[in-house]
Amino acid sequence: MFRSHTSGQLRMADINTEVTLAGWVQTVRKFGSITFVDLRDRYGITQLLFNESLNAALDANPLGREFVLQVKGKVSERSNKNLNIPTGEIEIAVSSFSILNKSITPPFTIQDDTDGGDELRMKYRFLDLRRNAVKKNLELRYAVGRSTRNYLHENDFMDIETPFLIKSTPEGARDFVVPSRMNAGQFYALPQSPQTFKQLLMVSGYDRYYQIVKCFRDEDLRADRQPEFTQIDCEMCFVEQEDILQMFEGLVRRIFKDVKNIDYSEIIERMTWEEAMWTYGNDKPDIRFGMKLCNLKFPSHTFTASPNPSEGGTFAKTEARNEMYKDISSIIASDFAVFNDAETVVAICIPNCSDYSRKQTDELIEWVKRPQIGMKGLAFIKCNNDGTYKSSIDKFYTEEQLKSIAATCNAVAGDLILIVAGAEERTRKAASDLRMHMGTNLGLRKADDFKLLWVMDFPLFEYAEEDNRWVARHHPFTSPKPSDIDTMINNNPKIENAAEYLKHPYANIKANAYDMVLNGNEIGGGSIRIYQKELQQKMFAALGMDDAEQQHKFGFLLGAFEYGAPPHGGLAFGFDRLCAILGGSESIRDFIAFPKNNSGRDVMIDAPSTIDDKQFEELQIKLDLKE
RNA sequence: GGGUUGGUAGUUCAGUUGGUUAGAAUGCCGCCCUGUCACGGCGGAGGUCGCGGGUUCGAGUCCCGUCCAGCCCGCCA
Repeated sequence: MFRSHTSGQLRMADINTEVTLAGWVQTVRKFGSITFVDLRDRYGITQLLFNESLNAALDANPLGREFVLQVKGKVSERSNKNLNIPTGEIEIAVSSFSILNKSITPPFTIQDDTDGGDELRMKYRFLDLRRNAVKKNLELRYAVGRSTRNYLHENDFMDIETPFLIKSTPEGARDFVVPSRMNAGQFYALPQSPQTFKQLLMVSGYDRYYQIVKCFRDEDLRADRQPEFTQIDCEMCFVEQEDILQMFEGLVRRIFKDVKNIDYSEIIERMTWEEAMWTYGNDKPDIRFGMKLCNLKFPSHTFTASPNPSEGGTFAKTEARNEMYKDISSIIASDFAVFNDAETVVAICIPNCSDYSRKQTDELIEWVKRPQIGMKGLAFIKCNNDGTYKSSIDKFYTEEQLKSIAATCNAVAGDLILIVAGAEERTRKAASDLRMHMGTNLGLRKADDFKLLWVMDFPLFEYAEEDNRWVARHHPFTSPKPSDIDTMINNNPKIENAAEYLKHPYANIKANAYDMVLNGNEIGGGSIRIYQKELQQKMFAALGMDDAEQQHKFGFLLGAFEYGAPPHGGLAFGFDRLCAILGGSESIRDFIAFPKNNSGRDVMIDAPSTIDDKQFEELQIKLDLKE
C-alpha cells in the first residue's frame, strides 16, 4: 500500500492515527535539528515534521522540491496552527520515509502565483498542471461535463460516438486532412463538427443525441480559439425552435446551478440578429451593461423589416424607421464633411464621463485609429453638468443642434458622447468595439456577473466577395424561415451586381438559427435543419454547387433524406469557451490540459513535426514545399 | 496575410540622453538556526542582453532584417 490517506484529508479527528502518505515535496523548511516538509498531492498539502532522530537519514537522502516522497508517521496536533489551509491544525510526525523518485529543480515554482511565464509553463505543462490554479480549471471543466451529461441523460439524450476520419467538404472552415495509406492519394478530413452524422442519426430515429466531442478547424488561433476544441453537440427530432431553446436553457441553468451554485432563474432575453446589430453593432452583444448604439445616420436599406420577439411585433419597417430618424438625420447633415461623407454615424453615450481630460479623449481617438479598429477619428460631445456642451465638433454644430444630438442619445448632464463615422459595416463594428472597450474601462464587465441572451433569426446567407457568391452564414444544412422559402426557391441566386448585393432578395432571407450568448461571447449555436431533399438541393445550388458536386460532397445526406428524414434541429455549445467564462477567464487555454500555442504548436511535445522518409513512402507522397 | 507588445541570470523583471566591471527579487549551492508555513541570518555561483547585419571612438540601448512568444484584425459554415 503506497498510501493510507491523501494529503488533503487528515484533520484533528485523526490525531494519533498511524498513516502512510505519498506525494510531492512542495517545500522543505529546515531548522537545525528539525525539518518541516509540505507534502502535496491532488487533494491538498499536509505538513510533515522530521525530528532530530531522522537527521542522519535526511543528510544521507536530502530532499528537494518535487521529489516523490512516501512517509509513515503519526497524525499530531501542531503547536503552531496554520488556519489558512484545511489540514493546518495537524502534522505528521514522521517515523520513516522513502524517496520514491527524485526531481531536478523545476524551471518555475509550483505555486498559485507561479513565477513561470506562459511559454515556459506550456513547455513544462506536466509541471504546470500540478499547480492548484490550473487544477481548479480542469476540475471546473470536469464539473461542467458531468452536469451536462446528467441533464442530457435525464432528458433521454443518448451519447453516440461519430467518426473522426471523415470526408473533406471545404464549405466553411478549412479542414485538417489526413492522408490514407491504403488509398494512396486520397485523404480523410477531421470533422469540423459531427454535423452530418448527427443528422443521419436523426434519420435513423435516435431522436435525442448528444456528444461531448472534439472538433477540428484549420484556421488561425486566438485566446479563445484552438485548432482542436470540444463541443457539446446535440440534435433532436420532432422539435420546433422553441422546444430546442427551452431544452438548452434548461441545460445552461443546470450547469449554473451545479457548477457555480447560481440559480439563474431570470428569463433569458431574446433578440433578433437585426436588433442586435442595430442596438449593439454586434451579433453577440454583452448585455450586462447599457451604452447602446445611437444611430444618427445610416444607409436607408439596412436592417429592414424584422420580427422582434421581445416586442412581439416588427422591429421597424424600413420606411417607418427612416421616418423616425428623419429629424436627427437632417441635423447631422450639416457642413461637417466627415459626417456628410459618411455612410453611417453612430454615437455611444458614456454615463458620467463628461469630465474626461484632453489626454483621456486623445487616448480614445488613438484607440479607434488603430488598424484593428480602422476609424479615421472620433468625435465627442461633453454634456457638462452646468447644462452647456463642449465638443470636438463645435465648429460645425450649434449648441442647439448638439443638444438635439444629446437628446437622441438619451444623454444627461455629466455624460460623454462618443461618435464614429464611416462605412456602415466598419463603423458599426468600431462602435461595438468602442462600447466593449468603454465597458471594460469602466469596470462594467465583471467576471462573476453572468447574463445570457439568445440571438435569433440570423441571415441565411452571407455574401462572399472573393467568389461573388452566397455562402451559408451558419452552415448549408440550416433551414430558411418558412416565410422565406418561396423567396429562396423563386429567385436566381446569381448576383449580377456585386456592389449592390444587399439588394438581392437572398440578402434578406432569414434562417431558423439561434446563438446563445453569455457576457458577449457566443457559447452555443444551432438551427432547425433542412430535412427535405429538394430544399437541401436548392440550398446547395444557392451556394453555387451543381448537381455533380452536390452528389460528390453530400450524396450520402441527400440519399438519406429520401428515406423518411424527420424534422429535426439542434445546437452545439463551445465547451472550452463555456468553461473559461464560468471560470472567469478570457482565454480557453488554461481550461485545456494540453493546449496549442498561437501558431498551432504543442511546444511540449514539439508538434507538428516532420515525418520519416519511410512514412512518406508508405503514403506514396512526395514532399515538395512551395516557396 | 496585416497590426501591436515583448524577448536581458534557472525564473520574473529593471536597465536613464548610446559611455567604467549589465542590476534587483526569487530560485539554486554552502554554512548557521527546535515551531516554521512567502521561515530567518550570513556567504557564493550564475549572462551568446533571441539571432544576423549596420551606424558609432563606443550599442542591452539607435537603424535594417529575421526568428520566437502574447494580444488583436482578416479568417473561424
